[in-house]
Amino acid sequence: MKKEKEIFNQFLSRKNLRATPQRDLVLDVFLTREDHITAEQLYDVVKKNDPSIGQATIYRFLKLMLDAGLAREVDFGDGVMRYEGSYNHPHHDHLICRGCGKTIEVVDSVIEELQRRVAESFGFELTDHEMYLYGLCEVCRKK
Amino acid sequence: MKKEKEIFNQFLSRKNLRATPQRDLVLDVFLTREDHITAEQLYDVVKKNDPSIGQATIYRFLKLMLDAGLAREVDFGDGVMRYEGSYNHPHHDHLICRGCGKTIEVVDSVIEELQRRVAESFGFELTDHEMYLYGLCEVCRKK
DNA sequence: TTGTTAATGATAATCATTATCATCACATGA
DNA sequence: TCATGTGATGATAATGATTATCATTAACAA
Repeated sequence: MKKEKEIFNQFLSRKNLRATPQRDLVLDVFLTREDHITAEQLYDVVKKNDPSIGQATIYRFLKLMLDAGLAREVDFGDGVMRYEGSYNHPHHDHLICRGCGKTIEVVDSVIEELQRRVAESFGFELTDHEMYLYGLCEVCRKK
Repeated sequence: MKKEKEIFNQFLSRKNLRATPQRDLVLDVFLTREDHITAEQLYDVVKKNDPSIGQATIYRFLKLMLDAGLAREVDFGDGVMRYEGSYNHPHHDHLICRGCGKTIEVVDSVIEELQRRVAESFGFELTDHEMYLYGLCEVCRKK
């Protein structure tokens, strides 16, 4: 069994929540995805395996994943929240092409350190941050 | 007359749009604000001066301001868009307290340069970015 | 097996924002 | 001055993602 499933089940029992076939299925589908996914996209794929599932179950599942620390929200500012697995997938930021929407995960430890320092210089203790770099990828630039 | 009003009126005539008392009033109110403001907050203040104004006019006005380059959108991820004046108010990022919601404008030229480099290293030409630093301010940390 | 209570699916509600549309009022030309 | 074309307005409906509600179903511990 995948480690994430183990953690998720531990999380459920710790919170006195129940393991259900729906949660199992949605988690399976979620784990097949490499990158971020919207609730709707997840719903569409899950429906192929079980057309009787409701989308409320998807949204509830995603909340649980956040709570369990197994997923993160990604907000590209287009009005739809995306979710990405966070197990064995450390923090990173996103580089997004304004042309084709392609996204690349990036991380720069110097930037991270500077962010902490900037926060500290204002008396803040940094808890987290969001950084989205928008630009044009090589392909889109040539058009 | 404030420079922003001059620019806004030039923008209107260039686009064959009309100067109206409503736009005048909303712009006046908008310019009194130092920091960012939501459409609803702007609407509430404007209503005190002219209760007959509709909120659609507020939203339309904000779109025009973006178009004219006189305002920027700020998205703190709480489902409400905020707007800040951009005339004589260069780019900056935001440091937000998770405790009390206080925001501080920050800018770090080294981070900006590194962002450009990160993008370039993936073949991207950086057009813009969003960076939100979340933490706890000095006051909230003591609680 | 049963009883408790969480989970589900359908659907209504929410909330910010956008679209629609009838009416109004600028600005230009006669 | 007045007519006219068209942009602007305000009221309201629509949208779209997400959340709440609720009757019914199903885990799971005893």
